[in-house]
Amino acid sequence: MRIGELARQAGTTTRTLRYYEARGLLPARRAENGYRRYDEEDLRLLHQIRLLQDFGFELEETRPFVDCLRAGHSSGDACPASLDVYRRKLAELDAVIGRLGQVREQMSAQLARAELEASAATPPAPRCELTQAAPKGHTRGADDGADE
Amino acid sequence: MRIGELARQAGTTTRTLRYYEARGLLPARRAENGYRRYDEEDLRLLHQIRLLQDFGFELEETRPFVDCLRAGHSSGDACPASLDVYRRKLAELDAVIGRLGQVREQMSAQLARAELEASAATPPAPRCELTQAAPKGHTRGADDGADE
DNA sequence: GTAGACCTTGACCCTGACGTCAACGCCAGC
DNA sequence: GCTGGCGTTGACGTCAGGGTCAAGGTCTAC
Repeated sequence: MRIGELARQAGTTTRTLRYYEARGLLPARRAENGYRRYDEEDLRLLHQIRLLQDFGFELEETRPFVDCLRAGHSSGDACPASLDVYRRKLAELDAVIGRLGQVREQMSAQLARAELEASAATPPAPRCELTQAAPKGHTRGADDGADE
Repeated sequence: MRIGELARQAGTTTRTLRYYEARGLLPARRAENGYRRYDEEDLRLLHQIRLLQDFGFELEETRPFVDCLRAGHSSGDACPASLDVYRRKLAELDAVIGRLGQVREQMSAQLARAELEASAATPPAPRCELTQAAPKGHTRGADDGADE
């Protein structure tokens, strides 16, 4: 099949496939007219890549899995190199989750404290527009209509 | 104080301060010779920015806090806009942590399955080099040597 | 009066994973 | 024989948060 077809089947874009080829991750055979040609095997490799990408793998980190599949294994994680990547990513993941959990706790504490202070203290500087929604003042510099 | 001094006191770089100024986040007064001039207040604003950055805030998301401090409040989260950002980030954080937790579970299950298969099945294609990354048995995980 | 530290602006470079254009080749259908 | 849809390569843009020059102005100390 050609590049557009593969992209559709894998739910990605031709640009992405060319990018993968440029990275050497998913090289393509060429037809006589220069068009890239792919087969079902490439679709499998591509599925593997996308799956790992969804897991948050960088492109380079999917390479051992792709190589493993290409070497004839039925699954991309049948090779030691892939397992190493799994273990490393797992450790990274734990570190990130731990860090985010800490941040979450700190932020939530900050929020609780700030909400408490906001409800307890009637604003000591009641003429400051920033503490109120937007009754009349226009002290916020240039126009700032951008609300998300 | 001048830009170099502020950078030193805040543990950042002059490039970063100019970047913040270009973003309109931390504008500087100018001396007659054109040099940027900062005071203790700017140092406080900068501390606020760096703290939130450490929490994983994008630069733009620190703006309400900075504006709040600049409006005279003793803490950057004393204004409703800041609280909104807190709440939004907290929700984002929960979503990300949840997602990462799922990914962690899936990956760990994949790893367990793959390890099991690797140990159970003596490689059906023993002449494939990809299944033998290291010269001697290296099938045991928990390698701690190769860190960046 | 000059070295050297500090400041200025401007411009280009980096990462990751692509998006978007431009300009052109190939091919099928009418 | 022309239109339209595919394909090709190449180059540049994006986003964040800066890093790293380069060329030159300013200030302070000796």
